[in-house]
Amino acid sequence: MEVHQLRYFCAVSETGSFTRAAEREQVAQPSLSQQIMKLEEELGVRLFDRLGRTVRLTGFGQVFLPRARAILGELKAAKDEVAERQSSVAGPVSIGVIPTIAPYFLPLPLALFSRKYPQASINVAEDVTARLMDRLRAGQIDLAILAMPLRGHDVETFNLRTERLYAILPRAHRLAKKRKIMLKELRDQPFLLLREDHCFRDTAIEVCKRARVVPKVVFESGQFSSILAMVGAGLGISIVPEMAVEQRPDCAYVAVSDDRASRTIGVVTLKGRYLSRVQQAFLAHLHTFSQKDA
Amino acid sequence: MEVHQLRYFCAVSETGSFTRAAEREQVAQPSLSQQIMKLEEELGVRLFDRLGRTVRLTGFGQVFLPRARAILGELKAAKDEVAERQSSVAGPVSIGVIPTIAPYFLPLPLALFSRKYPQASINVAEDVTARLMDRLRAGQIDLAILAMPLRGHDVETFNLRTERLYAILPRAHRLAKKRKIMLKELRDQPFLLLREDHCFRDTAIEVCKRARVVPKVVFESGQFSSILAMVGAGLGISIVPEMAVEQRPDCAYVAVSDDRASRTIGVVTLKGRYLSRVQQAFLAHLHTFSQKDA
DNA sequence: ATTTGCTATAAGTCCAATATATAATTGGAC
DNA sequence: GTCCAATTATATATTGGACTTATAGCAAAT
Repeated sequence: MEVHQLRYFCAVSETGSFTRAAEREQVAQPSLSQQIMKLEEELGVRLFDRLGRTVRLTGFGQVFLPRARAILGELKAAKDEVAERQSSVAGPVSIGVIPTIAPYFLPLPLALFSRKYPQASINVAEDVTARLMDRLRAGQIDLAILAMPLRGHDVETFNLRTERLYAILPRAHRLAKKRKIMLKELRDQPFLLLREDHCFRDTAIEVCKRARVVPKVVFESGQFSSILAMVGAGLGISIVPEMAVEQRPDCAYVAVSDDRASRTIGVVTLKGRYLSRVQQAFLAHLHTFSQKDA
Repeated sequence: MEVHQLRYFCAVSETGSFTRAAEREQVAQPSLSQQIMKLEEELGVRLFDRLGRTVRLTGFGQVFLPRARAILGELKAAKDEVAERQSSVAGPVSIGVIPTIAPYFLPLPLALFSRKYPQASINVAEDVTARLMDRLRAGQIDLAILAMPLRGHDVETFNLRTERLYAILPRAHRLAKKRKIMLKELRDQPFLLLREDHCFRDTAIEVCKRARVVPKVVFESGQFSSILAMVGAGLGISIVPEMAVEQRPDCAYVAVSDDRASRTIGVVTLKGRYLSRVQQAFLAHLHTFSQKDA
């Protein structure tokens, strides 16, 4: 049973004539006759009574007609729904962001995008890099905003920006008044760092290592705000990226002046993954937030 | 958009692989790939993400899949419904019968048929010949039981039976005691006949004409029972077919012995009209009620 | 690096839908 | 009844599209 056979069948039913149906369907009349006969053969019944001048539906034809119409209608509806989703920037976008970026970077882009495309609905999953990558590969999220660089050949990335790092010290710390600081100056300080699965912990340890510093970790947490509070309480010091800097009465921030003491964040998508128009639009939107030095 | 493309699409969705889908659909894998691509081209979106080893539905694919499944299901349902109607002797049969046959002939065949095929539903339209023929040609009824012969090249007929005619006389009539009667003996009697659109009126007048009798009509009605009552009341005489003979205290029936003084009834169908299995079964059932002399 | 498993591409085959021409049938006009 | 116009069916040829086989390309596994 073929789609054009259903079309022809409906056309004959509606015009009451093979000839007129053929005209309407832009096909030669014999071809249409044959297709109808083929359909009748497959169904095993006659669909029309050929009564000389006029053609009329048989009982089977009457039963079959509404179903044929419904099927053609649903074919069109299926096509239309896809076209609708394609043409309008609407529908869901699922993104993943690591906790050390989410609260600092995301609010503005998210608000602007929602204002620009009210039909779009953005879903944010905050999690650590490893799990976000799993979800990306599983198709649960469409893109992720992570710290660069990223290993993996099955993904495509672009950078958003590179930030300086800042040392956080208790306001009363002897180094708290400096405008710049070298990591080696922090060699013997007690460190407060993020937990192991947070990639910024790795970043921090990496830059320390380059400065020949092995941090002595006295506290671990899943979020910067806890660490800041502890630093403020004098428990030790820490390192944060620029976007996490927030003025607190009990903490002082000093820019780390080591070469390459920075964090780069970027956007990851799965290579070969098809993105809908909203998803593409959101990706393009993120592009506008990338800075030259990134 | 073609049916096999939908089948292939569903197969890939369900197997998660072009290769396995091709095996399931009994087709070479490149062919299946091409058909999917063609479908994607027509829809203007990608339906699958080809991620090396695995294939996964895109958002559009997820939207399209249930619709594709529904369409395939409805195709099958449409086909099944027709097959169901074809294989079972069930469904509607519309027949037409003239009033001078309906109450006498029809009850038995109808009852037997309904007992044999409980699924069948028979609809009877009682009307005069001309209007029944219109309805037959309009496809509103499937067959008609009428008086033969019938002019018309667009119909097919077969005879059911031929009946003798009977004269009805008031019980007190001077001819009421005879066992046979010739029409010419009724020459001067007042006649009660059916109304003009009833074909048995024509039959009665025709046989009278052959006997050189021109009936003097004093009463006309649409049904025999009225005529019988009037005859019983002594208003005049009439002629009825054998099947309309019913014993009444006030009437006498005398067989008309003229040659060719008879009525033949038969079944009419529209030439070229397709009959469903029930309709054919009812036609065959009527055949079993035809008598040799018909 | 090599192999394995999968999809895409290329080239050629074959069937089925189509077109043209014509026959057969019917309905209406004369 | 015969002829003409209208309509569907049949015959034959053409063509387009789905199919096959073979192979390339590519990612993942070993």
